Amino acid sequence: MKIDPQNPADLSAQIASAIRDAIVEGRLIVDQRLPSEAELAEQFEVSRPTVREALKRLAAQSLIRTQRGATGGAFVNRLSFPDAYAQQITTSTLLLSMNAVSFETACEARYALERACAPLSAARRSADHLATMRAEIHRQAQPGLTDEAFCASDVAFHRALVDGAGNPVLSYQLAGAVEAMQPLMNMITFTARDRARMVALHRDIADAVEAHDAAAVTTGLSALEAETQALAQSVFAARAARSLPSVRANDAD
Amino acid sequence: MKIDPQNPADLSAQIASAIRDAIVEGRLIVDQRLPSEAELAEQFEVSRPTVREALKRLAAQSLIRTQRGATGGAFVNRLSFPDAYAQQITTSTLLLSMNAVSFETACEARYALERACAPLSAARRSADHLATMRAEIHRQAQPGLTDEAFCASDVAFHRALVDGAGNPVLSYQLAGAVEAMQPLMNMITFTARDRARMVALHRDIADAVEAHDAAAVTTGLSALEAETQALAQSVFAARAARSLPSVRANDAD
DNA sequence: TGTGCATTTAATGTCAGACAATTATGCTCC
DNA sequence: GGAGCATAATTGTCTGACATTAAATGCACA
Repeated sequence: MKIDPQNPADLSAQIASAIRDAIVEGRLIVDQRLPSEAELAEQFEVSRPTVREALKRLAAQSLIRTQRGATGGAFVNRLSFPDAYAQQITTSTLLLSMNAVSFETACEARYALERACAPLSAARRSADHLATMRAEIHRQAQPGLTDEAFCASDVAFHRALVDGAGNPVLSYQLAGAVEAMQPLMNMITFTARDRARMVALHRDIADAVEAHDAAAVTTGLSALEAETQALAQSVFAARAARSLPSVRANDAD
Repeated sequence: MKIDPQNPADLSAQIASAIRDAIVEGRLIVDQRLPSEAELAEQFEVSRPTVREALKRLAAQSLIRTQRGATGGAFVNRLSFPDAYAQQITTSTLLLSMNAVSFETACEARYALERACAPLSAARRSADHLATMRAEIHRQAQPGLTDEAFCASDVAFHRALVDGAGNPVLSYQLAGAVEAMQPLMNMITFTARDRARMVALHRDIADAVEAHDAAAVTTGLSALEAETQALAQSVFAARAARSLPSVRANDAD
């Protein structure tokens, strides 16, 4: 069924790869039980700890789940949308934070993708999605909100917009783009006036979605992107100005 | 630095989670060396195999890499774009194949996302991207091409279009959407006439990209989506018609 | 003094065997 | 017939050991 070359490098990785291939190619189907760890160890001619390491690799990708007890074992897992969301978000977030992706690039990608949802969302949004968007707008207008909470609400607003398209695949893809931006957004401090402008733009977008006006949603998103980019640029410029003039100034704050 | 509650469930998962959090939150930075397995085992008060299982989980997500030898150990890995691509494609492919996502839904998501790249790609595409697109079109017009090769070339064409936007984040996000469609596309048999129509549409898109005409690229993508959806629908309808009329017909082919 | 090679050392990779924890099954007893 | 308990199968974890790898170290020799 699946074999293993004798090159003595990373046996557990090879075993994980073999099982993963079997799943991807459909030789192992959802909810099917894998052989027990002892049986796998015998098949691959390795020890049980090695098999276990391979299984943990697969578990980390949500490809299998394990269950203890008499009828337990490792089962091929149905990769659910929430699981996929979570992986997508983790990967996207790390990708952005570890590769010095500029705010500009990430923001551009995010809004480009979001505009892709606009026509669908304008056409199909349910009352529920609209209500969520309105509720988040209302929250964003509260005076005492922290920057983190404001950003979190912003994410919730945009996710409602995306989910309004009624296409789970689209929602899954966008989850990474929208959520991964949050750490970058959190680097910005929003003045009351900034927030007011963003809330107004959000309101425009919600109005357009309510009116099923795809073009207006697209326009609103572009305006929001421009606003966000300008805001970020001014914040970063101010920060650079504060630290550059006096070389190695005391940046004790 | 990182602790571990004593609830005796899945110690390796808890340890993996603790280390993952440390990486995501920036307490462990890229290329930093983790403590050795023996030291981690002591810190967390577990055995070395348990630590190893945790590390394998992280390795499966490309969060760490390990190195043998005297100065070896586990190091925080820079999540590269290619690594992220690969994970994205695997996750997306499995998500589609395991959740009975309709061709229609997946196709809609893919083309919606691709249209998001259209304006950027039209504005920024290099001569290189354009040449790749032309080359793939030429290949697709070859008569003896298998369906798999035709689909693979289709993917290459669309990836060139996406990469033309010059936004790596966008390319990363789209990789999943485009590549995950390939297994679904492979379920379709393309007649010579089908291929001719698709090649013509590809040529229209390439022309529009060459002319920096964003609107025409968008229109071309929409036309291609309509063509693909219609084609899939007719293929699936024909298949249903062949198997339905005589209940449990001999579908030996 | 400097270079090259063997040795040492520290780390991961793997193995074997054992015990603990958990859960379904079947059997016994009321 | 039903409730409770022993049993078995399986994963989760531990202990200790050895193999493998690759850098650092020290020593001999030029």
